[in-house]
Amino acid sequence: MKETGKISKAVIKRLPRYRRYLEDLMKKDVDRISSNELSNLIGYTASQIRQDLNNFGGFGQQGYGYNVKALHAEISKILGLDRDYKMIIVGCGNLGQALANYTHYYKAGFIVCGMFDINPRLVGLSINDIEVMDYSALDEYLEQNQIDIGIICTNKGSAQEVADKLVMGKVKGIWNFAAVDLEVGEEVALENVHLSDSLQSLAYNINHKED
Amino acid sequence: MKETGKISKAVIKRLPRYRRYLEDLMKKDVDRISSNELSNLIGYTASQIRQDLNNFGGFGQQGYGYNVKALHAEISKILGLDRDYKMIIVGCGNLGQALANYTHYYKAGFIVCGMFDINPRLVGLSINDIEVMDYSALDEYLEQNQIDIGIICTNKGSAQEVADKLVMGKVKGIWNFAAVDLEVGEEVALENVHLSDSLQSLAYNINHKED
DNA sequence: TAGATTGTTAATCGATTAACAATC
DNA sequence: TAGATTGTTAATCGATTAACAATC
Repeated sequence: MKETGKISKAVIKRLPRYRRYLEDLMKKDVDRISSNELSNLIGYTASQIRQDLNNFGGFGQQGYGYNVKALHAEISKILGLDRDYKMIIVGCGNLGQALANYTHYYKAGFIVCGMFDINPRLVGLSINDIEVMDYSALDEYLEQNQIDIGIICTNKGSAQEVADKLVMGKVKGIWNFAAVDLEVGEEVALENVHLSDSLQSLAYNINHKED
Repeated sequence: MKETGKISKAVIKRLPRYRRYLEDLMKKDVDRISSNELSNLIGYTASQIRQDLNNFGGFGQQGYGYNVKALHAEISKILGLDRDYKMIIVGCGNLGQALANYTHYYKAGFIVCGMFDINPRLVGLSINDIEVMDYSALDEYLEQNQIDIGIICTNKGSAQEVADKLVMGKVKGIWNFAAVDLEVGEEVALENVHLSDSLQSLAYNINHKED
């Protein structure tokens, strides 16, 4: 793999999509694909595909194209999908529980190790064999377990406090579903899923389709 | 409001965020704010804020800044939040149910009118007083009810078929949570929430923090 | 009026696309 | 070898930032 300079955020955001299409191709037993063919499938220009991939090294071969399996493996590795991630979920309402189930069934490599909530009616419950613990136990849990990713599914009022605890507890990344922009240290990766923002931009696009 | 030419996607994606910060300011009884002060809060440059807002018209006043309440109202209107949206959810697993609850409690204006699933164990269930209907009843339901937004929470294998039915049933927008890129006609707005892609780009960022 | 801050034009920056030489 | 297709450089396009005249 080429020495990675600074790869732009836009490129990174496209990698999972490349990987999905390569996975489909693998399932269809397609061995090789050219940037042009991939362009037709995925909707990016062939030029962009080649540019994107060459950020990480020359995975193709002139006159041949790309080996589907090899490229899939390379992208997986670039994304860091060749290792496991220990995760905890803070906030075990419907969304927290949905994510626990989702990752449990569909996301090998992303392992929910613990769940936390402040609501006594949820504490003690078991979701996919993970017991929901009391929120007050979070600090100690993080001290005793090396967690990679903290998932925040609380309301917006509590989210920053939770983020602070997670950062203190040395998580490497935060997956935030609360409708606030969190402050976290430079050393922690932050990925936001602002469902509300997403729905609002859909509303905009519904009302401006004829433009 | 100025005649809107073609507003870039990036601008639209920032509008909900502006709105959130303005809402916070309203709660704090702040009447006015300059692009510079807003820049400090929200993290966009003052220049970008002024450019963004001027896509839609001159909401500010020289020497004064922007009226918080008025700007909030304007952005709400631009996004189309001054009207209601009738929604249905297809796929009532954990995520579908979570979204039903989420929109029910937090998203006035986005009203879940119906829910559909293929699983007999879910059909008949009631979620926030919405009965889960059998998937086979979807076509007829769409014929008899004018639905604005279809939310797809099925597995990826079924998503395109559901999308086709929704488009046939004349929805205006689709909020897609399945891990596929859907084909929908030009006339239908499509907003994807690819949770899996999001998690993968978080993984990348975790592994490349020191770059 | 003087000061502040917008609206808007111009400059810069970065990302996408086009082109083509290198090479399998 | 001839044909195909990459890797990579150059050109274009679009988005962000800077600057400042207009004006409240």
